Amino acid sequence: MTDPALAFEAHDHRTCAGDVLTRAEAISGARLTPVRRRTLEILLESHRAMGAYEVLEKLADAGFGNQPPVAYRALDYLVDQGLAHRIRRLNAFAACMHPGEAHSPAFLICKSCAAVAEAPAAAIHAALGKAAADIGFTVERANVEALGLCPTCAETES
Amino acid sequence: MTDPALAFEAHDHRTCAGDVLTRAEAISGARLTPVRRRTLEILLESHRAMGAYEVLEKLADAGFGNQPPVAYRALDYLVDQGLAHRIRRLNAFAACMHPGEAHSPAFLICKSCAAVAEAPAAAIHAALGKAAADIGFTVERANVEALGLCPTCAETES
DNA sequence: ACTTGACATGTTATGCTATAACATACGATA
DNA sequence: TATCGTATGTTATAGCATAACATGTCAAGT
Ligand SMILES: [Zn+2]
Ligand SMILES: [Zn+2]
Ligand SMILES: [Zn+2]
Ligand SMILES: [Zn+2]
Repeated sequence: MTDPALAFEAHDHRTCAGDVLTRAEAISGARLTPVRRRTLEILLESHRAMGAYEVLEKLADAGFGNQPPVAYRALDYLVDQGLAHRIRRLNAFAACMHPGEAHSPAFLICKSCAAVAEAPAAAIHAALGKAAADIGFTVERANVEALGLCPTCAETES
Repeated sequence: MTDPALAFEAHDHRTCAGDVLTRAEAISGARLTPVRRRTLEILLESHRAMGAYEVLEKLADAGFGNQPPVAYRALDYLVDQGLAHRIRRLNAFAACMHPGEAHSPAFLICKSCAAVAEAPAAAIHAALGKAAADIGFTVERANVEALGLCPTCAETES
């Protein structure tokens, strides 16, 4: 399990990204085709979330199609497989930093440096499930996205 | 305080909506201008969330401008004042059902009837704040949106 | 070998969501 | 009455997402 805080710290991102990619290959196998793999690599270039059109541009640079469906299909696939997450607040996508582990994380988005981390959300989902159950509502999927300041930027800004 | 579950039940919605509108007027005072007031009324017509363009259409019907900024400005104002909420998952807006009370609710969205309820989220935010603090992250604003089945629809579907 | 069907990719075209920038009006204040 | 802040209207454009159709590939079934 990768340390969630890593997203906000200086670290050996080559290893970090390579590691995730290796796990992704193990999960998705042959169906991680060239476009999809490249898309994941693009997301893995940083700990930021990236818009579909930004991804598309980089895909085109790599010789793939340059029409929106190319990017959206690859991104949708990655999201379906749990290899990427969609950040609705940003209309953007981020690579999942611990694929394979069942999780529906809470996203922590730094408003200053735009980095996105996945915080463990078991307790949050428990609280949400309980609040919903009190009303008779059954939760199927939930997204939790928080905007704020990461530790690194909090130091800098003070 | 209005019962959150009301959104999913048959109820006297005229009273329900009128009540909210009265409270909204008390909060916003003179600045709740005709367009803004009408916008809130439109949102209050149901417990669903409504897209900006759907609102715009109804505003135009009521004799207001029919260009997007008219709707977006009114909606943004209502959101700023805590009289409406933005549901990012739906790219839509819903009237706040208990304005004035400080809250950042969790939204429960029924995937069957599209009704939206605001569940009390104090415990959820506490859990989120704690998960974030563990990483050194300071939460400023958060949105929690759950998709699932409301009690009424759960009965029907079974 | 031939056919079929599932899947992946590419392309065209369009629809939906949101905002920038400029123009006009009006009441409050000095 | 000059000025400022606020509200509304309008034009134009930017940004996000998908429908629908065409093509290519591979593996299963005959
Ligand atoms: Zn993840
Ligand atoms: Zn930061
Ligand atoms: Zn009601
Ligand atoms: Zn329902």
